[in-house]
Amino acid sequence: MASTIKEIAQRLNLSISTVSYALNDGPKPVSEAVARQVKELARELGYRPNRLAKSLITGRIHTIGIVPIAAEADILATPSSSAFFNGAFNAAARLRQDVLVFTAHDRNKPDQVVDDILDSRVDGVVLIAPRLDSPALRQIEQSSLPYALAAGPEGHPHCYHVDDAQGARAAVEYLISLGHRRIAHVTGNPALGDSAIRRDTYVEVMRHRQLLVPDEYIVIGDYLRASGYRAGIRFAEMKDRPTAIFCGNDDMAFGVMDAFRRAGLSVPGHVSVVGFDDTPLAAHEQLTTVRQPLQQITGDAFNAVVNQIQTGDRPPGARYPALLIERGSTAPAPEPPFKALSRTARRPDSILRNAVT
Amino acid sequence: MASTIKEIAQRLNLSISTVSYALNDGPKPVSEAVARQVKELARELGYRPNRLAKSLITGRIHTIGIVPIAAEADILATPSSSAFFNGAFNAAARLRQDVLVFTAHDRNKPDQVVDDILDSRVDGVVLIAPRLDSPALRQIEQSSLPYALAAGPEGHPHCYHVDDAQGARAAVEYLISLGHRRIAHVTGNPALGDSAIRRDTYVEVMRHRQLLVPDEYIVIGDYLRASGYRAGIRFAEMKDRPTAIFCGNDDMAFGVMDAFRRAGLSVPGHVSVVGFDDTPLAAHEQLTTVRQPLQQITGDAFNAVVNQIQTGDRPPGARYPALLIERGSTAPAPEPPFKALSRTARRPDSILRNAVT
DNA sequence: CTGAAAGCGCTTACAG
DNA sequence: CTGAAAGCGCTTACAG
Repeated sequence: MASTIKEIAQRLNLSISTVSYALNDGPKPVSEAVARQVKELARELGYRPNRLAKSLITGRIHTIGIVPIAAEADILATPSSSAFFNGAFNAAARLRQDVLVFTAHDRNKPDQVVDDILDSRVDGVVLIAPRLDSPALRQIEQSSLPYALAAGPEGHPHCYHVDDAQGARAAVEYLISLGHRRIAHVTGNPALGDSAIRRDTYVEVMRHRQLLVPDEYIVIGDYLRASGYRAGIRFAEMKDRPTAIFCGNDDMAFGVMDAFRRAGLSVPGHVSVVGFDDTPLAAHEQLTTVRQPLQQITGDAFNAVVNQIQTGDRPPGARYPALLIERGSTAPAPEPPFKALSRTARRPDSILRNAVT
Repeated sequence: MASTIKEIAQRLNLSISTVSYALNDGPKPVSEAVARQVKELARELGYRPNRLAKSLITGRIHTIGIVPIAAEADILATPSSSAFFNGAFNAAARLRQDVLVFTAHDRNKPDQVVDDILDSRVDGVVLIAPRLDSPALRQIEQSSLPYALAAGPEGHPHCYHVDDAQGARAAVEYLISLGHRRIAHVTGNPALGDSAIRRDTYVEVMRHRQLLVPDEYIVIGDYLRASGYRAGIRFAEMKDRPTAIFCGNDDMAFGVMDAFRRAGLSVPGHVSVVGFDDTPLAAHEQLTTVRQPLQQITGDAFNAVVNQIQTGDRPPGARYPALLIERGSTAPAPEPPFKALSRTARRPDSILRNAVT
């Protein structure tokens, strides 16, 4: 079907080496006349070099894999995941790399994903939000494939991520500084690495401030708006209804707000809500949230992987500061039960007030 | 670095053919004992078959390309593009295909993209919203690579797309039925195929109803919210300010609404606004809009390409009906100038009123 | 400047 | 059941 250098060589009575040299302008010199002849015939025949064959020899295919390791479907379901992917795509375009998205995640055969990744079709990979205990991560670490983590958890040397602990702490401390004591939390998808840190930090800060964390105050979500809505319904119906909710991301925060409002409760009148990410809708909905530089994180991870391929230097990883953006979804607690305590709580260091964007 | 069947063969004193047969359970039989031996050593060595080498022979690589043909950056900038990609990714996961996203679009070398696509790293491609006059499309048509268009324009046999003309007509007729006569339009990115049809249909309906379309009533946007905002500012300042705006997509409609509101004009009090797509935010913002099944369109296109690879049947294409969703951003015209005319205008056939989702 | 040859890592007829 | 050989489409030392 498609023509090959062999065909060109035969038609021109040349060797395939000469054709290859002519087509690639090297590495050996070729006479002007022959080069012209070869290139012309190649164009006529609609010749396209087979990159597979070339890559088999060179060992490079100029393609980086992106692996949403925990996702089973709808990997672009949330604005934040779209932003993560977009950051990687932009970096790819700048570096003239293509992106192979590994979508086939079979829960029953986790090894299959890794087989897929390590079968030489990519020069490196960016893993999105893996857990440190993920078997896939371990296998990739053991391979020689260049990789970096994006939006993964603390504590991995090649990870690019927001300071989840700092961000979560800022959110919870901020709520405490407003006088809230009954503060609940909706977690993200527990299969994702960042989710656990935000939850653990929430628990830690609460304990440290000697505030109670009843089991029912931690509801497991999945980063989707609907899970926030379900959590909000549960919170709204509690006897000891929380006066503030720290949500693992913005989408769930929107769901929580929907649920409370539908229950006839006002935000922030009856309940304060804080999100995480600062997606575009957050400004629009006046959601107080923790901002992270979504696009930059995956972009930097992508660049670092390509850099390792070129220079051998392993991705140094990076931690990006989180910034609490104060908007209209939070307000002082309805009735601060312990004024003394609420005075002692420090306000977090960096707060951006009434941010429009 | 990575081990090969050659290495396994040498260590076990077998031929590479036998190793291959053992590893693949065929196509030739191998004795139980040998098979076990081979598989065990393969596991020990961490052997991974090189898919490039295999694909070079089989001609299949189980990967489909996605080409956002007109995009130069931020290919996931809008909710609708995220939905398009998500639909393709979901289809890929179901069919166990990987997805290669072609991000490297050099405006100066449009042919490079095609070279990239046709160099045998994908078994087929889905082109997102190409124009029919795009040179890249022509080259792909001339190649033997299976392909389909998604969200492309009318009139291509392998295209999966909403009925843009019907959708645009529904939007404009609806505004006319509300008594509007000064109706303006913000186009999408002119490099995208769907954009031109929506604009042409707007012009056609206006002409047919004998309504004027001054040049200034058509503002060229790019599907991004900011371009809608800029268009909105221009409209708001016009002497003959339009009383209704039909926007090429939802994001630009939000921008238009922002601009009008910032100018102290109310939506829908002073101006009615209609979008296109029905992205999640539309319900939230009470935007009247034209719904299209974003995820299904790319999903079906993807399935059709894979089907062609397997059966040889070319993608039959499909046109999906558009549905006007009536919400709060539209209202009767402030002062219908020609009552007679506004009575004659029919309301479009299918309208879904006050849709929540 | 040109060519014959080896090889990238596999698959698969063709022999035994 | 096992092996020697050809070949997928290229690149690149090695000779001339």
